[in-house]
Amino acid sequence: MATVKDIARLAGVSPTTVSWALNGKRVSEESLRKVLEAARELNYHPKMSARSLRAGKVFSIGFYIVNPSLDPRLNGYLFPMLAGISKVLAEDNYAMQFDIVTPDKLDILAKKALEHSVDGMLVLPQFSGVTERLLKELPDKFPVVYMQQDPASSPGHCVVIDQAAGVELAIRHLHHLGHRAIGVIAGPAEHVDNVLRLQAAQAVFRDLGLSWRDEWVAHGQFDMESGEAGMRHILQAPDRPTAVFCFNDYMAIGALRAAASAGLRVPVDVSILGFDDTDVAEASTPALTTIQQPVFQQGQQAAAMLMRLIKGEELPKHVERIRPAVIERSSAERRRA
Amino acid sequence: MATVKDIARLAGVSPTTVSWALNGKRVSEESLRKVLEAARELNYHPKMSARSLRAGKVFSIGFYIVNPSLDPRLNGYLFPMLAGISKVLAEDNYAMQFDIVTPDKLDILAKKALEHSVDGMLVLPQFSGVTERLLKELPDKFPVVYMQQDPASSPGHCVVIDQAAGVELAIRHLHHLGHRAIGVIAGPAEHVDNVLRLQAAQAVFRDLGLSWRDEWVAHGQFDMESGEAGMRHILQAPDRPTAVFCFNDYMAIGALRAAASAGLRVPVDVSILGFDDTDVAEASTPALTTIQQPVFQQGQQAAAMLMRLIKGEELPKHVERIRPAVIERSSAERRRA
DNA sequence: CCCATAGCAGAAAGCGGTTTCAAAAACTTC
DNA sequence: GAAGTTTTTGAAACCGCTTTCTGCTATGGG
Repeated sequence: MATVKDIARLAGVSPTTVSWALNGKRVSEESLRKVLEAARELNYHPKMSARSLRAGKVFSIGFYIVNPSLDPRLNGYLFPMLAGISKVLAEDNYAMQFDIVTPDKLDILAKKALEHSVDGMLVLPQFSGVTERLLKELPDKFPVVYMQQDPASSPGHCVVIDQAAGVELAIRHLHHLGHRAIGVIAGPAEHVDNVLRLQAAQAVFRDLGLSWRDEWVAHGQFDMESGEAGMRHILQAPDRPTAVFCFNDYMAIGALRAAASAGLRVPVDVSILGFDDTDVAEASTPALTTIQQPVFQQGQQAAAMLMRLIKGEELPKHVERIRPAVIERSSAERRRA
Repeated sequence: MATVKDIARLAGVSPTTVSWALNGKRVSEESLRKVLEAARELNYHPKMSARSLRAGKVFSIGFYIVNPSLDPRLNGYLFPMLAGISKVLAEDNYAMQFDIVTPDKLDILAKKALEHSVDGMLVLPQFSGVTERLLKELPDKFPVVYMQQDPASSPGHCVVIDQAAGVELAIRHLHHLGHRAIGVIAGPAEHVDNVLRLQAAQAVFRDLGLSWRDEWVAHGQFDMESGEAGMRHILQAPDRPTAVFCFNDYMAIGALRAAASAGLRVPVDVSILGFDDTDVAEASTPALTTIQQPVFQQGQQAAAMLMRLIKGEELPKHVERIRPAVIERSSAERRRA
């Protein structure tokens, strides 16, 4: 494999000149030509690790998902998020290192920072407490952008989808359609997004003067089974709600099933709203009206913020929120008289 | 940030001894204790780029997807595949670099190999011709494992889901259920998996003595819309098939819709089979009977093979095939008399 | 008691680039 | 044509770690 010395020898100049030439610094026409020619002839590409050592940076960032297992909830939005990140990094010729770590192995992330494996990282913490523990373990001043906000922690730099706005959009959409008796199927208590959604839902109920009734509220695990169970629970109430807002699409599909089993037509007898706008939302029957999280854009903005931090900009720690949107399909409609 | 010299000074030994101690080579009890203590005190972690430069390897592999755009087809299996890869790499403390590149930018991958950004790579080529072009551009002997086989190219090292086996499983399943008039909705012609599936389907039809009738065959783009259009086309035939095999789940959902629009009940009037077993298969109504691709396992095996290549094993270039499985749900049943 | 052997430690040489520093060359200016 | 200025160049240092090589000390055997 060709080194800078080989190029120097072939071009009849010094390694210094080779480096100058290849990095666009001032060299004579003559030298430039000879160096470029020699480099092309030997198919030369500077070795990353050597360049990194000298530069003190590795030209790559980490994108890490904290997850205890093979969690299919991520299927829906991982790819566009990765694509958004990748797109922004390409502008600076940065690479992305990806990994999935369990919540008990956060020291892996700390190690990656300490040994300078990456110049900065994006983190999807998922669970309460993760952000806080990371802030403690990671070296001070190490560039990190969190892609979910943990209400139980001081935030650091964040680029998140505005969960509260999404919830407000959803509930106001149902309210606008005339629904006043609204049920809720929430997600797992330890999930940061779920915590935010739950808080927001209660606030919006209060604002709109809707009553938050425990028999209309169920707690699931973000999967179809628990969504179905949750809906069954809600339908047992003596007077049932005319609409149910599920905190993700999988549970909404489950709810759809439970409604069908109970002989209820969706959306005629009961409206159902999802959250996330994953693939399943479009695939179900009826197709789900749901809240779309612009994760491609989130990936872009988070990566952009991280790159600014890496370049040394002193950004104040703040939470950058991206507004979700309502995607109207067929699972919700105006309340029948 | 602490270096090996700092540790040496603090422990009162030479850098050599520090390195020996930290890497488990023979040093005296005394030295070992002092070095470890000093390292802990300074929270020392050896710098990756320095270690890489000396070692001549970077302890990370690349996983690259060739894709022209934001292709949602990947949603379904990207995450488990990443998880499988990640799990195997963790055993060797290797990291994964991830990227999505367009087919016209394959030189990005060549560059990553030439500049030693990664020690090897896994590639999901997706389109015909990509494998061949990569084999030409990548340095000879550079460890690469392809995760899809391109019938138009000599394969290199491959770990793939056996597409032909999946197709055979699907069609024989329908045949076993009594179906003799079977339609097919194939995918885009330039997609390598689709090519293999199409060849296999024709072969199985021949073996089983089924007739391959053009009016029962449609070609879609792996998305719902084209699946729906394909099914409409097939239903126009004077005598319609009793079952339709779609080359992926999204198109199968589309087919479900077209059948419903035409007043046909699935699976009573017509059986529909998907391929991939993505999330949507379980979410649709009726839930799709489909072919499951064990992508988690594929990720593991591909990563394992790549690690063996990186460690210098001389593996013969061959195609390692993983058998898919039929997942029976509700969209296919025994043909009514 | 001396020599061979083994065990451990340190100096120094890389790995392959970039950057500093100083010298040489080219070019102005008077 | 000499002095001063700007370009261009090359030698050498450096990034931080590993590894070779050499030397020293302790141990055992003849």
